[in-house]
Amino acid sequence: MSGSESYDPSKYPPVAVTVDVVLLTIMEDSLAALLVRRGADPFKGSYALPGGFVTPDETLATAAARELQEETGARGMHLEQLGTYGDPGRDPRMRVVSVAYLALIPNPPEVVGGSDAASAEWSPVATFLDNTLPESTSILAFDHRRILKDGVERARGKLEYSGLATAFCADEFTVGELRRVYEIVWGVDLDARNFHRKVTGTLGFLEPTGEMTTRGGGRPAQLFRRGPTQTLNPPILRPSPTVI
Amino acid sequence: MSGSESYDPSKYPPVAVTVDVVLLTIMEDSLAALLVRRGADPFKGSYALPGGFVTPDETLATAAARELQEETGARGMHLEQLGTYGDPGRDPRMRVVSVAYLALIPNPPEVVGGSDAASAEWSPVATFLDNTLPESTSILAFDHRRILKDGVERARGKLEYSGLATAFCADEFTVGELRRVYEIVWGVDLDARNFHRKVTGTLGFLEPTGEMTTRGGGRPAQLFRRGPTQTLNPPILRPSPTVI
DNA sequence: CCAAAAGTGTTGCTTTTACACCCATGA
DNA sequence: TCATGGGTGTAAAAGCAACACTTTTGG
Repeated sequence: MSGSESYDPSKYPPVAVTVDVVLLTIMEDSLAALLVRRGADPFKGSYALPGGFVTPDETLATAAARELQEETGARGMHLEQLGTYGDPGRDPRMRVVSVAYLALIPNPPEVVGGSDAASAEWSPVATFLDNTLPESTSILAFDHRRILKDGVERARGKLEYSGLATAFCADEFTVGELRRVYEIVWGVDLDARNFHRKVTGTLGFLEPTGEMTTRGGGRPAQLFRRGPTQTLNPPILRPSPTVI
Repeated sequence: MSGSESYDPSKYPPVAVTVDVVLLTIMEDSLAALLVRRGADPFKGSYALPGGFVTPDETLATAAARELQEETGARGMHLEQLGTYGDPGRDPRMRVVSVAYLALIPNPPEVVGGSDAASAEWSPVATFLDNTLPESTSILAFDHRRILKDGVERARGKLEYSGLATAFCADEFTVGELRRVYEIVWGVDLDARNFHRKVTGTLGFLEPTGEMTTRGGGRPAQLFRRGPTQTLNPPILRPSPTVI
């Protein structure tokens, strides 16, 4: 809003405000996003991000969480604001300003099936973001490809300097499971031994539960919970793409 | 927007969409923000961020740039989206969702005096963010303190890993001038010699003009322009607050 | 036994830091 | 001449990557 005298909210231009959510998980060794298939024009038959109107009495974040629960039944996952997309013409029907959120959910994603008529599905993000795939048969509605791309970028970047990766893990997890998150989201191989030293040496990142597990095979591994640290210092460095 | 069937933009709830801008500069050795004094209720007499409605045919970023030009006459400065603030009740008159932008402008800030009736002023951000100052006599309207704080945080963080600092410098600048930006925004002292090596050694950050200057006294210094690099690798590390 | 994953030790290299030192100007 | 800021050299310390090696399970 403005401090200028020209500001009179009773004469606001007609705009609709919605939230769209990029919900990511790790499924079968790849990064996947929740998408809904559109049953009506415009973009009938295309996939779109889950989302909807912001109702008068809820915050933007609450609206995003509500939409997520309607589609997945899940609550309490990581949720952060991603950005706002409001170009005129992005929705052919009217001016729609959409506040996008990024959400992350642990490994075995909830089975889909909300109160909603539209069907939601998990798809590998590469299907929609990788240009080298066979003829973009998979097209996202509106500017949702851009939003999905921004969400994936955000997640990739934040793994370096925040504890975000643990949002992809169950409540208790091993160092190996955490490493696999980094490897899948970044699409790289990490040295298991140096990774182990790094994450266990970063104070506040991981908290040992004292328990061990043998799931995954091999020698039993310690179980950890997320620690209180929000920013990782030193960061977990992403290997720079090897120049050839 | 939604892929669900419940989405009908013709029945959107009444919401106003505005842009607010955190415009920062460096003035007299401190970080300062442009604020306008409100001439009407609510918050009459308080300071607020410059901003206003998004008109039907402009993008969000264009609206922010337009508001800035109306207040300062300046154009072409760095401008990036900061975040969106839409809690119900943040404006007592109606539901207002505000998309905040962060803008940076070089050293000698343009004199203020736009077409607008309201008067704009530069104030050190510490006046509004530092809690230890005498009784918060300086209060920002709405949730603008939070927005200002988020903007300053963003700028501080991005100095580390992006070329953002050059947005505070004139077209041509010396390494010493660039260093002063870092020192003022971060509120730390940096070793001039190591800083020089670091920034001149980061490929694509600075481009030598070939010219020299003696402004600022002492031995003549090389002049540089911003280079093409968007992300700094390696980053310019902010000294960690020394634990005592 | 072997394979697989967890975890520790060590070594050489790169980066960072701290600071000694010299340079080129204006006053 | 001195004060001021610009810039280079260098050595100690810290951080990081690569990889040999040991541990503990399941099959």
